[in-house]
Amino acid sequence: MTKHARVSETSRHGDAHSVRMRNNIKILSAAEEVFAEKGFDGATTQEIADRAGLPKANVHYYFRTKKDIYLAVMSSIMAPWLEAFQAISAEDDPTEALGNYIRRKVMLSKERPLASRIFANEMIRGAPVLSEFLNSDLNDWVDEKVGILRQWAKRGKMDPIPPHHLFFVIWAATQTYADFEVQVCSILRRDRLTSGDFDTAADFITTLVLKGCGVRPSDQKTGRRSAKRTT
Amino acid sequence: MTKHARVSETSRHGDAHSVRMRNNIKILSAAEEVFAEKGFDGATTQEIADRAGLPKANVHYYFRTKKDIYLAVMSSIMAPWLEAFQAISAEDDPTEALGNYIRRKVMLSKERPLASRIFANEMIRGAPVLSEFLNSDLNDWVDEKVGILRQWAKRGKMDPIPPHHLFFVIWAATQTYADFEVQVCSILRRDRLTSGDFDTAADFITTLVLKGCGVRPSDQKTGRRSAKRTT
DNA sequence: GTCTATAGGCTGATAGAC
DNA sequence: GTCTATCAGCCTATAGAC
Repeated sequence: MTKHARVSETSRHGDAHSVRMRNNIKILSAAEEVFAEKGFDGATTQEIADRAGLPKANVHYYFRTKKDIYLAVMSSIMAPWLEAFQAISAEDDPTEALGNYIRRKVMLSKERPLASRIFANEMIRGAPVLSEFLNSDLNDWVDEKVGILRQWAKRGKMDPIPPHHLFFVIWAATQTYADFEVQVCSILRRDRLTSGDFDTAADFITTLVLKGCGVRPSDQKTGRRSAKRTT
Repeated sequence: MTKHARVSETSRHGDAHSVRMRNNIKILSAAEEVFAEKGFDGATTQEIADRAGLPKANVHYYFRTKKDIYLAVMSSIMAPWLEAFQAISAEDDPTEALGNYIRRKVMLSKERPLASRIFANEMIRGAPVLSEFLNSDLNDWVDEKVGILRQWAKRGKMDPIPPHHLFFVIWAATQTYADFEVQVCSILRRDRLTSGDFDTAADFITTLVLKGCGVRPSDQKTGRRSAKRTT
């Protein structure tokens, strides 16, 4: 009884070192790879199990269905994007706020390309699992940021552009370096993209957006090194 | 004998009205839908056959394997994009050439969104069938257009931006209206995108690129109506 | 919690009558 | 050219021994 009590104490599900937690992580990161490479239908629980180093039945012990795995992966994906997006504030200088946002989005394409591809796949397929999220939370958050762009325009800090479309373009331009990496690599003659490539991308997209939207350059120090043109 | 000769005359494979030709078209346009919605792995020959109004075995009579159907669909997809891309000429005024290219790309997202989604899926999966094309023909064609951008910059017609990346951004920004249509519709509160939405997109992306790259406005008549701001 | 064995269903593709 | 019937294989998911 004493022993049983101790064991159940140190292996509770929330424990960061429980077997359950470790296997959960193994399965989810294997699943992220497979879903990114093959899409939902192309992915098999067998391959997820193999990459996680577990028997298939064990995977189904932790996640009853393939869709459950997919849902868990999906919810882990959005957080960093939303965080970067939420950081845009009305009090910010537009140059800083947009520049930082674009740079952060490009770096997420560098650091978590699989996440970007899974999301892209989900959108292309018509958002079968994310449509509710799109129509509720995301809409509200975008509305708020659209309001900020309109304020900036009204105060003469930038041109009165169509604000939703600015986000569409920023999202597309930054995520293309993850989603279409093969194409980008092929055209730049790279085996894989370098840090310099991502810097060039971030600097160029920032220039395009700031100049293109007529954003007044701020006086304050930026702390941002200038572009190292790499092509 | 006479009859047989006549029949074989009017039903040759190249004949635009032969049964073979009609069924080929039925299968390929059904396949375009299914591949766009489900991806290569998610698509089934059964569903392609159903939407084409043919028994599955009949589909396999025209195309031996699913991959054969996919290849046929894929090759029909790229032509309009490449045509628009090839139209960019060194003699053109950059304002005209880039503006026309962007507008054409946006209109292709409107008119052939399925094609865009199939291509996006192919890229996300690492271009299993298109990688050879990417590394040969496309690379050469892009190189040529990159040269044109460099010439324009050297002649002071635009800023010296990283030319490859300008194409990456234009491709991403224009294609997002097809690939991520669900997201765009959700945020714009539309059931489907209107002609006005596509006009706004084309005008905005054009402004962003032309202003952002410091393209000198041309003096010549443009024949292009100005943006009807819709959002 | 782990894992072998297997159920039950769907898939791509073909055989062969018409 | 058309289409029914069918095969071999793989898939998700579970049963049940350990």
